[in-house]
Amino acid sequence: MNEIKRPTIIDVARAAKVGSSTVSRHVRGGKSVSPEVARRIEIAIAQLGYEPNTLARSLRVGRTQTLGVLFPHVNNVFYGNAIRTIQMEARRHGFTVMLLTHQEEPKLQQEQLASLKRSQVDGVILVPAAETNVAQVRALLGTIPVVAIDRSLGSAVDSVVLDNYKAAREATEHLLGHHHSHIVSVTAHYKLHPLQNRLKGYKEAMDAAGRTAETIIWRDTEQLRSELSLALQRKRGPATAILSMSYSVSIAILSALQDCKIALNEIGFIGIDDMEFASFLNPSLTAVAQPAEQLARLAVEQLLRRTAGVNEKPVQVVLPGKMILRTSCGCKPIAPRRH
Amino acid sequence: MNEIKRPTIIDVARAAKVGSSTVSRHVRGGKSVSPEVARRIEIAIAQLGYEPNTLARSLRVGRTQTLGVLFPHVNNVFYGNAIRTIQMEARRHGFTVMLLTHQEEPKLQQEQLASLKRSQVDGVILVPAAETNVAQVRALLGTIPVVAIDRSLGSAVDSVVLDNYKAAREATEHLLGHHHSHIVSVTAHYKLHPLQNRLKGYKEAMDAAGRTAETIIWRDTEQLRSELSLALQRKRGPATAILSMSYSVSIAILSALQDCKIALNEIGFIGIDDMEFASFLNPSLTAVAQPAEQLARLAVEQLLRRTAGVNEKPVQVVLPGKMILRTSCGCKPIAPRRH
DNA sequence: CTGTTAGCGCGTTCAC
DNA sequence: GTGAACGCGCTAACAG
Repeated sequence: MNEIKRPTIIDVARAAKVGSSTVSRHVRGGKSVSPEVARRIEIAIAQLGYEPNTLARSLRVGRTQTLGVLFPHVNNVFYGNAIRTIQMEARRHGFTVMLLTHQEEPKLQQEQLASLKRSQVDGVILVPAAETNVAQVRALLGTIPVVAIDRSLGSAVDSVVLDNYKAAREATEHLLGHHHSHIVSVTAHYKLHPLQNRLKGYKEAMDAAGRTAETIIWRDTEQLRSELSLALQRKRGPATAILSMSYSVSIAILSALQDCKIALNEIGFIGIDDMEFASFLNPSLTAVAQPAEQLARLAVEQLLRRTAGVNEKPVQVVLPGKMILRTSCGCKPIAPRRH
Repeated sequence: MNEIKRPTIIDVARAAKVGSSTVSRHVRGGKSVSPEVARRIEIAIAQLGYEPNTLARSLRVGRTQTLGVLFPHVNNVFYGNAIRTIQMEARRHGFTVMLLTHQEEPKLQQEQLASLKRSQVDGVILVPAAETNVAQVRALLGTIPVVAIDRSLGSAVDSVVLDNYKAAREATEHLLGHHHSHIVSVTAHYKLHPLQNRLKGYKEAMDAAGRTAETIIWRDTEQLRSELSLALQRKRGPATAILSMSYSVSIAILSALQDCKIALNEIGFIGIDDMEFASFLNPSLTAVAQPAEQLARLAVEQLLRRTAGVNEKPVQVVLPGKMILRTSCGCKPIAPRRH
């Protein structure tokens, strides 16, 4: 019950009959301390159950050993995996992580960035919301280093992202290879760099194949449903396949298809971003998966480099996705139900 | 470019020609400061771009205004929503959140709890891993208040959980009501309180209906698949419906069913925990959803009460789930494919 | 109502 | 190799 007050470095010093600075030196690294003294300190620490006070240390040295992570939300596999990896990597390097979400709302994003600044995190890993102003981020964060993940923030900020163009281009070409000539792409209305690059990849693949590109921009449930059903069911040249540009778009599409009672097995489908349930649908959904762990690891590494004071010019890392072939693209026959 | 050093409260005091404690008083709440002085302080703050140093404040007052949140992971709707709500509620009360995950590993859980202790969070919201030792948690956390969410930690710790017994009982009864007499329940091997209570609800519902309960414990992919296919396909009294005891179990079941090519439309199914894609399957999956937001809100409230020093005896909050009727339970005809 | 002062616990010169 | 003393930025007593 002697927990009224946690022991300080001074208590340890007294117990070990040394000066507090000697304890300090010993605690934080095998600095030059005589073996005999080191032993006494260890004993004192164990007896008192001493633990250094992070707050005091941070205040003193001006660093918190904390990384801020600001994501839109945590509800998809990609983000979930990325977050897990970031935490593990950070831990490995002696950093803890402060995770926040901005729900795709610029206003909330601002507040959360301000909050990270107040918490004096040593660096920030950010998935910027749509229409994010780089200058504003910089202003909100002061001198705290940032690296963008998943969505680039322009050439002035380090970023680690998927090769969006290629992902979409390859997915499109794959669909074309399965004799889908009318492929409609569906994207979100957010002005997000990844989406734009994906769209470009899609369009250029269609162009190269001499097909006309067609894009539906998802604004709301109703509108998506009507445009989608029109595209798929019109008499003249109906689309036979869909390329979904992101996780949330895929969810919206599935929902819309369901509403208008269009079964998945009637059309081709590839989504960018894999989904945990992709294999449970019938047909199972082919998708381009993002290398979440790798992206996360590189982001942390780059951030720690900045944190350590490295001052190279902004780095733009671009990683290839991985197409996971299932049945919705036409690769394998759709699994028959049990007869 | 004058960002060499951020201004301190003393800089503000000087600029406003007042004492630093006056600035302090003003900054942190409409305490008694004369209007004239208040104005001068405001101006100084604006000019210098002063922001209080959280670290120094925390060191001084002994509180960090931070809540620790330790979840198994973030990859399911329930946890995702709970996390979002916790963050919002915490923010509303002026707290920030430090979110960590333990991946269901007791060892990692220990480390993360220790990490939260080191960070001196003012309180912890915990979804304990299986086999968690309450005494150990207490030891690791010292005097920091904890509230368990989703999974109870016994009567000595505040907790906010689903009415697991009732959820399972009602789901079972619902299935029975649709003339499923052979219902097999599937659960995980973890010794988790919620699972045990759910199992109890299931068993008692079966008993009451004069049916024999049958439970498959998921240990690994292979074993689940074989036991499940046996239960569903045996000649004598095959099971006609499945009650899944949790999100992760449902995922495993879906995967197993797929492997042995048993279509969902041949059996009845209800899962505890809703899944974001439940409505996309055919048949769509009936589920008992947890009131994530409500649970989260109550957890935060209770924790803040503890943080504020309230010393009532441990509270056990139990909230009812909500059954979301779709088609897999037999409620509505299974949507036909487009003809 | 306001200013002065003394720590919160630690890391860091700088003498010894 | 070691310890004394100072200060990181802030708040809480206390005196005015």
